[in-house]
Amino acid sequence: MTARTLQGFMELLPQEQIVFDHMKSVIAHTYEMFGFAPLDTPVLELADVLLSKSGGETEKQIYEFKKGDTDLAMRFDLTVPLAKYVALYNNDLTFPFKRYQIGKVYRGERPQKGRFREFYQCDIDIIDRDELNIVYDAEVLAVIYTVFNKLNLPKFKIYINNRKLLGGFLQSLDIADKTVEVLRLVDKIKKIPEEAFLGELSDLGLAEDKKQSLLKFIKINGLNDEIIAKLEELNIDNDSFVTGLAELKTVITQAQNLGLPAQNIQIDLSITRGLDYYTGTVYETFFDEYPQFGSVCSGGRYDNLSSVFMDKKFPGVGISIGLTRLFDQLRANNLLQFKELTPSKALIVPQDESLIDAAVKLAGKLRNADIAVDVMYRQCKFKKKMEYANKIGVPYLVIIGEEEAKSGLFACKDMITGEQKALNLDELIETLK
RNA sequence: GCGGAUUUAGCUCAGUUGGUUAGAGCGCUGGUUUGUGGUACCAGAUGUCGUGAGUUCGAGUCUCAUAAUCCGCCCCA
Repeated sequence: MTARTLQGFMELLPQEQIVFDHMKSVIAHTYEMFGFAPLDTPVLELADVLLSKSGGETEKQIYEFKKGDTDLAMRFDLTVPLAKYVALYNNDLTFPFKRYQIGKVYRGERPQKGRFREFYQCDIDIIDRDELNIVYDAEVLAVIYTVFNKLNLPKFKIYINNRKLLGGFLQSLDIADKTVEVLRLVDKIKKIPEEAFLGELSDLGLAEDKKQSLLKFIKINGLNDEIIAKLEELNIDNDSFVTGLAELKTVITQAQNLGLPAQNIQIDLSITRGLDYYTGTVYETFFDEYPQFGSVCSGGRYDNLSSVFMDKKFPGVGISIGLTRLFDQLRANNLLQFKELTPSKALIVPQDESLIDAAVKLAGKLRNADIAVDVMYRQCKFKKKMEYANKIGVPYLVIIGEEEAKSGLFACKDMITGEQKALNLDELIETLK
């Protein structure tokens, strides 16, 4: 039997896992800073529940199987489980309901660069009954900004748009019936040449003048305020457009009030998102110097979370960070530093068998003082012990030898500077704190 | 679902028009006098050359089949 891991499933070495987990905890902590409460739902659900909402693409990619007579499926994202959860517990939840969920999701698609069959999504959503204030859309922007800022990653930009704008614009052109197809095409504009884009619009049956006005519309650019001014100048008399513009304006204004730097937030009228359940604000996040990573955090506003499960209306806004992809791309581009192999602050090294007792006692005391320590019990040449300490990247070495046993002091060596001091217990705890 | 490529040591790869004991770097193990490392130097181990068949006196190298992996498209994080 040969040991191997399924394709599309990521496994990490300890020093990588430490960095991965660190990123995960920064994300979780940031989410909590904005008042989101944790939620965990099962990886497996009834197939009917998971497939209730979705179209053909999900059905093709979802892992589905039978156990006995029950049709089961593995969750494809965290949004459908959230919808189920809200439908199930809405009488016990307090709205606006803010939850975050960090968990693995499963998609049985062809693995490729940055595409996994099992990957972490880190979601936040704010759900309210009937109506959800638009300022939450700006808060979501602040969450995205704060997370990426704290993760200490390359320069990034959050691109924002409002689907009502393009929807209203298409209505004003009298081609609203083509909205879904046009949105999908607009979403691809950055990937395909302009002629191909126009060609595909022709295939949809759009007249020349309409194609040109659409192209002109999505190419409107400039600073956020300039774009808003240009949109206002268009003077389009359409309810959806007017609402969308007002919402976008509010989000931008509130983002400024929240203190988000202008250079990290950019209105882009060609951002539409492929998923058709978004109805208002949409977000995508890219690294300025690594556009090939794709969007590392996306989301948007939707009118109704749980329509398939219940009659009541629950509008919401949320985003998802694809942590597995993000980590994988950063690692592939050498943008992460892997140093420690251990969470320990110090490695205690008894010089020989007779000093193990002293080492065990010291380990106990240090751990009681809330200091993570490890002990090298394996007896070998001192040089080997040093090598081990080096490899696991532990910051301090505490040596227990005959001299130390006699004096009652501990030799504490800083592995980076090489500096070594004889310390008593209190001084040692102070140093390692 | 459609298309393209790759497969040689633990990892990354080299291997000339088929020719005898298949190589490098990194990593690994040991050593440079046995209480002081990360650098340097020395020595060493490791391969059914993805699998199966064929052509040939002879195949890592050519042909066919098959599998695995990777990369695009679609869709998405």
